[in-house]
Amino acid sequence: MESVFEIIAEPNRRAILSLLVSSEQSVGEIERQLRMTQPTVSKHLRVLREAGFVESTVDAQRRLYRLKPEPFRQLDTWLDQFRRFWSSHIDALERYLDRIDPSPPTKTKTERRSRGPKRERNKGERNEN
Amino acid sequence: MESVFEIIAEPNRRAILSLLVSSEQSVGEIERQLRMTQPTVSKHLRVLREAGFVESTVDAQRRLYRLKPEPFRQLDTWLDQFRRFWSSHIDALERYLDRIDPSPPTKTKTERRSRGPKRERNKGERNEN
DNA sequence: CAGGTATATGCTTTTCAGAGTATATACAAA
DNA sequence: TTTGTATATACTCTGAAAAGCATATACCTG
Repeated sequence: MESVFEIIAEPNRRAILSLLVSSEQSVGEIERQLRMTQPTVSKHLRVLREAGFVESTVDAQRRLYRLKPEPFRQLDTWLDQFRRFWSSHIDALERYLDRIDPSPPTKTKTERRSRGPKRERNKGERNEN
Repeated sequence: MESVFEIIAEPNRRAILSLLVSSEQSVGEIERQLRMTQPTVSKHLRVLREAGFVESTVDAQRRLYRLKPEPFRQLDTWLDQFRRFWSSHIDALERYLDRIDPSPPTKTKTERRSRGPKRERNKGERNEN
């Protein structure tokens, strides 16, 4: 297990990451909020740390864990190649702008469609399983 | 295995997805390009199809597979909560613009920052069939 | 029809990640 | 020191996923 993808495949690890978005947390705090056993938390934190998702500092007996950015960038970079499939570039730009400044949408609502790959009219068209 | 995260945790599946970015492909074409055995390809395609990453149409004896956008959107949405950790929003916008049109950077350098994810706008969306 | 091609699926084996339990280590407080 | 707290780690067990191999299914061509 080494790829960032495998790291975030585990639900508990994703929960931990989401929890750390708000602020750094100790193992015990994570343990209580997510209701996992202490060894389980520590193990997942180890995996996350070795993968570069988190780092920790010592505070007496506790360890405070916080997020690190690199792996998230990697994920985003991987996603780049697919972006044109879930919305046109313009759409993505709009979504992006909404994210940074949610103001009344510009009426750039021009019907946009069939932007994807133009495959030839399917013949059998049976999707089936 | 049901979450989109588990689906893309498998390297061969990611390879298939990347391959389908260029255009739809038949099982045999994927098999040859990625040098995997045919059953392996079919099995991974099944997983990808059931998870909504791809869809297929019939062309005589072959099946043509192509990407579907939804799961990628989900991944992107999940990443949203972490975006503020790997770059400022402005940086992200610049990177985005470079991606769609790598021309001399506009000096849109207005400082904008710490403006948490808002989003959750496009719901009906649904471009592409 | 027979034979060839393309793909899906069933079965088996192997590997490995995750959880549980117990224990080790480190620090703190009395 | 002794005791309590916080965290890490070792060991074992279990389940599930991936691959290989064989085979079934579907369609095409002669």
